[in-house]
Parts: sequence; C-alpha cells; structure tokens
Amino acid sequence: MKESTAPQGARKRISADERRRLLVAAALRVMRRDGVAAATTRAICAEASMPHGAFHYCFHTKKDLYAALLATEVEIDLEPMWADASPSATPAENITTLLLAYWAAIEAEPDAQLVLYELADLSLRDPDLHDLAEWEERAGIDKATEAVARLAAEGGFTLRLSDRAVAELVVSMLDGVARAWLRHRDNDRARTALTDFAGLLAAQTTPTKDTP
Amino acid sequence: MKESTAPQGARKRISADERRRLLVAAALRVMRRDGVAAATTRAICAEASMPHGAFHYCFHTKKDLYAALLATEVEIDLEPMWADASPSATPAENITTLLLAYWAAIEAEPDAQLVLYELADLSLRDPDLHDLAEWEERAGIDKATEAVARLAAEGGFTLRLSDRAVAELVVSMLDGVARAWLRHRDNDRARTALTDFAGLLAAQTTPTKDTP
DNA sequence: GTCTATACACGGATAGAC
DNA sequence: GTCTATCCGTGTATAGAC
Repeated sequence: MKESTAPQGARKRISADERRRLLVAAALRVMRRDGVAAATTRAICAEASMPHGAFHYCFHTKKDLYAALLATEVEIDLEPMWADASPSATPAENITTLLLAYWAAIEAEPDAQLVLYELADLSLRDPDLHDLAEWEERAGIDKATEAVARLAAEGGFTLRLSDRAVAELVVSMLDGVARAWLRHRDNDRARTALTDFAGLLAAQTTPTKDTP
Repeated sequence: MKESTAPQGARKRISADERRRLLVAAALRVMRRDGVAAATTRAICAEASMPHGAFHYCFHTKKDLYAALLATEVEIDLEPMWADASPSATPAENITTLLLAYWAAIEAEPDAQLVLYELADLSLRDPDLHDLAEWEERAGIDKATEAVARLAAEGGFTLRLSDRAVAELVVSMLDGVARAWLRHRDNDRARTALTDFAGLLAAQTTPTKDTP
C-alpha cells in the first residue's frame, strides 16, 4: 500500500497488463522459432521467464492469447515503399516496383509470415476467432485499396477494374505466391510470378490525360 | 500359414495394408468433420472401429499417417469440366468458364479443402513432410500447365506468357482466393475475383490465325 | 492483487498378453 | 500377427499461499 516507501518491494511485482505484453511477445518468439504447435503454455512461460501458473492468471484461456496475437499482429508498413515509385516510370514499372517491395518484406521474415498463416488456419476452425480473422482481412483489403488508388494517382494512370477489385486480386495473389514460396523457397520463381502478375495489371491501365 | 484350410479364421483378420487404407479413410472423415487437430490417433481408431493399439501397429508413428494422407490426397478431376468449353466462345469466356468450373469443385467441399490447407501447413514445419508437399505442388503446376495449353489450343488463341507462367499464376490465385473465401464465405466475391482474373488473362491472348 | 504448486485430462507411444 | 493395459510427457485449469 505504501507506494512511496518501499521501491525494492516491486522487485518481482509486475502488473498483469505488462505480463500480458511480455507473454504475447514471448509467444511470438516461440512460434516463429518452433511453430505455433510448439508454443505451449509452458514453453511460452519459460520463454518469458515466468512460472507456468502466470499464464492463466493473465489470459484465463489459451484462446485469449490467440485472440491477442491476431489483434496485435504486425502489418507490413507500406509507407517506406513509396520512395521507389516515380511518376516518370511506366505503370508497369511502378506496379512491379511496389509489388516486389512488398514481397521483399515477406521474404525477409519467412518465419513471421508462416506464423501468420498458421494462426489464420486456427481461426478458420474456431468460431470465436473467426470474426477476428475476418475483420483483419477486411482491414488488409482496405489498406490495399488505398494503395492501389494512390499508385494510380501518382503513376498517372487509371485502371479498368475498380480499385477494390484490383486490391482483392493483389491480396489473393500475394497470399497464394507467399504460400507457394514457403513450399519451394525459390525466390526467383516468386518474383517472376509477381512481375508477370504486375504485367497483367499494367495491361489494364490507360494513362491519365493531364500531360498532353 | 495354411491359407487354404481355415476361411472362418479370417473373421476379424484383416491385412495390415487394408487396415492402413481404412485408417486413412477414417482419418480423412474425422479431419473433415472436426479438423486436423481433433484427429487424434484415438479418435481415428474409434472412427474406424478399431482398437487404439491398431494405429501404431499399422503406422508406427503418426507422422507416417500424415505422409500417407499427403500422398493419397485427392486431386480435383479437371476432365469433366472441358465439356463446358466451346471453340466458338471468346477466350475470355472459355477461361472464365474453366476457372469457375474448378472453383465450383472447391466451393462444393469446403471442409475437404480446409483439411488440405491444414495438412499443407503441417508439412511446412516438418522437414520430413516438406519434400512430399513440394512434390505435390509440382504435380499441381504440371497439371495446370497442361490445362492451360489445352485451353489455348481448343479455344484458338495464344498467350503472351508461357503456359507454365500462366499456370503458376492461376494456381497461386486459386489458392489465395480459396483461402480468402474460407474466411469470408462470400461466394459472389470469390467468383467475381476469379472472373476479374480471367479477364486479365484474356487480355493477354491473341487469336490463332487458322480461321482467316 | 500477484504468484505457485498441484490436480486432472488427454495424446502418443510401447511392452507384453493373446 | 493382433490387441490390451499401461507409461510418460504435455496442456489446461484451479485452489490456495504470499
């Protein structure tokens, strides 16, 4: 109670909220290293240097941890990738550049990506987690839609399909290519596929008439 | 040893090979119904009306069952789908028709598809299963490549990209769309995406000059 | 409020009976 | 060759100590 008198009394005393944060981080490390299946409550607590019992004090059920992970899950930040896009390049070049920039982020952290997919699979079976995954997907499509709109605007072209339709195709294609890559691990094949796909999209563009 | 004398002795006597077959079938049923995670050795044996011990007598380890499943895994039969393709239709129409026909097969058995994906995820983590999954993928691409070639020939057009490149894109896109659909379960969205994609491919075609 | 030790259930695997 | 009883490890949850 006497919060001002005994600073050393807080030696091991951590708030439940902080513990949750630590456990989520530890869980992610274990999952990336050994897979989602290996991320048992015991393994996670060991990783976080906590007693086993701490887990259920913080999360009550393991599903809650999954939910926290799905909510926390880091999205790839598109912002720095726009640096490579240029108004002087052709639509095909700009689309390819952005697609490959995004791909590089995936390729750089394959384990993180795999965890994402394993969690996604989990959420497909569990009704409680399903809503969360669906929401997450909507957010991804929305973000992609914005990116498509911005790319068209900055690149000076318009697409035959709606921004949203293109975004859906892009997200699905990236998902499919990423999963295929996790199997064959052939960087060139993945990049070639995305470049080919960019070509397909570029063929749907017409230049905006503001530079006659 | 006396194989000719005691027919009634075979009352409950089943060959190990036959048992394996039965267990694989039972495993698939359980997995489709309750998910791969719920397909424990006990649950599988119960489904097959066998004693628990029978499992390890037939498979020695559970991983062997996974391997058997990945090898057995049914592929979607393309053959009947060609019926709908017609030489008089446009390339766009023919591509769309075939893509949607394939999609219908996936949509008709969502649970089977989910199991396929769950097993695929498993194989990504396990080095022993990885090779098997990779081989399976090659086979899928090969089959798709043939289908693309046949479609181009029968539809009377050629594609700007190689048959194989197109096949890779198609397989990845189908994979991505299928997984997205497993989340949102919106049939229209999936069909629209595939139709849009077919349009992208159709734009890459030029008619073969044999009907001047 | 924070933490630990323990109970309980279950899955995979095996030794040994039939 | 077929099957049963049992072991060991592991995951989840809780009762109760600090």
